[in-house]
Amino acid sequence: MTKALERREKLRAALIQAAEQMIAERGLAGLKTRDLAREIGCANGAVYNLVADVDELILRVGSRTLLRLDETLTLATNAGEPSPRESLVRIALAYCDFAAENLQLWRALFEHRMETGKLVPDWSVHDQMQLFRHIYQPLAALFPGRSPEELGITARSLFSAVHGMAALGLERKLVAVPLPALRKEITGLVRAMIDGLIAHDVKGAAAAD
Amino acid sequence: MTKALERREKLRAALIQAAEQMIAERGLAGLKTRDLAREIGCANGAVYNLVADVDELILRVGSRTLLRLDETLTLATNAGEPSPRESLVRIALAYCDFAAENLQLWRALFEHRMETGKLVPDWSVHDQMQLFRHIYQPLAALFPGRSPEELGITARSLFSAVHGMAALGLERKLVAVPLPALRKEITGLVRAMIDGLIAHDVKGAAAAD
DNA sequence: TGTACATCAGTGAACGCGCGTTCACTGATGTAC
DNA sequence: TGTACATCAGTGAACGCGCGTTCACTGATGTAC
Repeated sequence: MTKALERREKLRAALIQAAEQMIAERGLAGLKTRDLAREIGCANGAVYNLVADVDELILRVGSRTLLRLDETLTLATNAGEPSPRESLVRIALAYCDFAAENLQLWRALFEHRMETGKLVPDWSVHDQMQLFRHIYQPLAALFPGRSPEELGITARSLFSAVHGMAALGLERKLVAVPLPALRKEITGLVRAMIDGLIAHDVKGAAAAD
Repeated sequence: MTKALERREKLRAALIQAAEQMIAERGLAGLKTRDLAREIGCANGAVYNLVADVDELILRVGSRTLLRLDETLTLATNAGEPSPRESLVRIALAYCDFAAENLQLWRALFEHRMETGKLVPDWSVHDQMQLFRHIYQPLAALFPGRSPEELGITARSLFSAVHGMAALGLERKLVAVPLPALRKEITGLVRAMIDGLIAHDVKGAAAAD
């Protein structure tokens, strides 16, 4: 039985990997069970022995994408002991670069919506939360006076703002920007945002005295 | 023949309005030609006398949404002669409010992607460009030293950042925020961004001396 | 080791549904004389 | 005003395609004795 289970796990891994590649090449809408089955060399119906349904498959691929993104962000801040301010800039740029290099997989993270009533499993939510860690740490160093809740909110805002720039910048719609220009804009805006936030903190502290 | 044309135009208007309502209620994916036909009281096939295909219908609805958004933003800056800085805050908040109140229609603007090869018609692109006008004007007042191109880029970045905050904030995913909290975050971040940008300009000018 | 039996991964045809678009046809409206 | 004809909006059944999921069946693998 062990051998059978092993085989099953291998096939399962192959399925998820094939799904990842398919989304990367053709986008979320290009993912088809029949193509996946052909790709991993099994029948159409066998897919449902490996995975409950397509939703689960998409979440598994999403989880892998988030994991790789996490690694990328970790690498970005580890090189050369940057200041917290520069850390945040690097994280933003690393995020932008990751999005550009994994465009379809990255889009899939946000495009996919569960059918109403079915909710996202815990392990998927957990993966998502991990990402904010990267932003939280430098922010905490920059704003020692802020509470964890405040820092969480700021982290979320910063993330959303950078995400928006990357999302619209990499789209071929409304605005389309060459990557180097986009990186420059993000750098400038992140610095401006941080400096602006620091200035407000100082002013707030002075007013409180 | 005039009477027939009139009737046709009325039906056409009804079709577009029905499509708008349907997207608002059920989202872009909930738009079906059969339901639309029933709604406006004609046969399924008649829809194609009024409109080339569903893509055109979606773009027409999008155009109306952009128009209403444009009006909202105009109203936001006209009340009470705000400073350029506060104008930008008001625009950002008005954008956020509009998105919250027209969630599905607003989403449809960004979700819809033309099938490859078919390109967005001019009138649609034009509608999109008009929006940047609102951001451009206050920015030009704040940064008199910048060229139109630079201002355009800054406008685009500001827009993208605020859009990102609204998009992720109004999503039920990754981050979900009550509207008042979202408005507060946007206000704070827009002010910080602007102040940061001004500070950089001053520093840049000083360095250039 | 050998035999009978149980389990369950794997099969692929078929189900079921949805939906944009087309098309041969109709009938009302308008025109020409 | 009346008649024959043309036009074209409107009809709704049918086409064509796509695709997730199910299910009765098979055959290989493993277990019990």
